[in-house]
Amino acid sequence: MPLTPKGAATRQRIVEGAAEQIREHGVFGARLEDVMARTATSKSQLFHYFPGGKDDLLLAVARYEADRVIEDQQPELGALTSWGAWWQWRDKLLARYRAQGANCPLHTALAQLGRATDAARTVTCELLAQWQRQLAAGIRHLQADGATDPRLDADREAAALVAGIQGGVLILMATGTTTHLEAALDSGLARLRGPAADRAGLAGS
Amino acid sequence: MPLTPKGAATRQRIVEGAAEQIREHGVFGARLEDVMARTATSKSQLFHYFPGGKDDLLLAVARYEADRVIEDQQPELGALTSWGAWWQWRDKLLARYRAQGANCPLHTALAQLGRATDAARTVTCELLAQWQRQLAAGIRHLQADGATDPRLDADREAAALVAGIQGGVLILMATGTTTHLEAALDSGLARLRGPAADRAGLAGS
DNA sequence: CGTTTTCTGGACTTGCCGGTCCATTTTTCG
DNA sequence: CGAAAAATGGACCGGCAAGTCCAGAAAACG
Repeated sequence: MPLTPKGAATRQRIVEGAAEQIREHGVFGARLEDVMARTATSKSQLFHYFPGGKDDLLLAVARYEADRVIEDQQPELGALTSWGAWWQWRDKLLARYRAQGANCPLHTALAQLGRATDAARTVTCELLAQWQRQLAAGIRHLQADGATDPRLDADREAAALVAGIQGGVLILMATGTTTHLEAALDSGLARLRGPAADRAGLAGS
Repeated sequence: MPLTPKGAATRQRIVEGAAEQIREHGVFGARLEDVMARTATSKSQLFHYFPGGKDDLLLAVARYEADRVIEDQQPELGALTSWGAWWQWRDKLLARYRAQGANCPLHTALAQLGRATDAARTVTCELLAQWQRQLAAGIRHLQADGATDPRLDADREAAALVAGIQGGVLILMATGTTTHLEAALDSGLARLRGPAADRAGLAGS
């Protein structure tokens, strides 16, 4: 199915509109009608671009959001080559979630498990894996520089970090406070940094 | 509204049945009909015991599950007075989630945000707070025994632990593997334990 | 033992929302 | 310019599941 520029634009508009809708009202409160209204499209367009119906659209949104999560952390996440970079990444991540508040794209995908199951699950896993991979790379970099304990299992520590972040965001969604996310990040980084000294306040961004 | 023993039993049966249904099929895949079939009750009974309808029932389930989450970690969680107790708690928690796999009662509540919003949010927050409180108490105990760095902020570390656990469970739900949950727990405990030595394999339960 | 309250059964209503269909307009391209 | 393909509009259908209602069975209670 060839897509004319116009078509591609519409499709994109739909995905973005749906993403917004979901961010604001959750996956459950995302009726096709709302998306239609928000994006000024008709039902036939939705089904034209997403023949698989709602699941299809949701999957596209999941992919879209998954990409954004990673992108929003760049370039820091991709170049965790010094402690400075790590702090900057930490601050950026925190700022991002603090700003957006009650939403986690991961949940967009996650909440779908059981519908577009396999596909959504794949997207989620891929996102997590990519995230973890980049963190692990950063840890290895620190190790190579002798900036952290070389005996640490980089992958495992990265996994722990990712878990902490996810949990922090989850709790942010539930409670509206970023304390847990902060705690998870700071505690995780402190562990990497070693027993030396914890980072008391939050230094320069 | 006084409840006869029979009535109370029925009500309880409904809550438990609904909880099961949700565990197996998610909050979305939990139709009242399913609950009725599973608990051998009729629709009028549902609305008799939960006048507020589905939201009301869901809230009751959230409360029920929240209690279980804490209870299932006892007595260890309530008496984290030694490293041994901490490891046992770790193993118990891991076993619990490994067994139940694709479910997190917290999500039961969480997914409702936007429906029975305030009430569900309260339940969730209370659960988190309680969890964190008990962990913090355990950390303070370690500090009192000189078993861990007294400079650590117990509340903050407890918050980080809770976040790691939540994220680990979340990822368990998405991927089916417990690696992240394990990593979060082990990394968190290792941090408490100090730079001394990480716990390589998983020692005695 | 009879009345009152609680409990139970299940038919019925209602509204929502995903999905289908076809007619119409707009774009592409030889 | 004209046919084919793509894009759009919106009426319509159908089913599902929440919620309502009333009638009848079973307890409670004096």
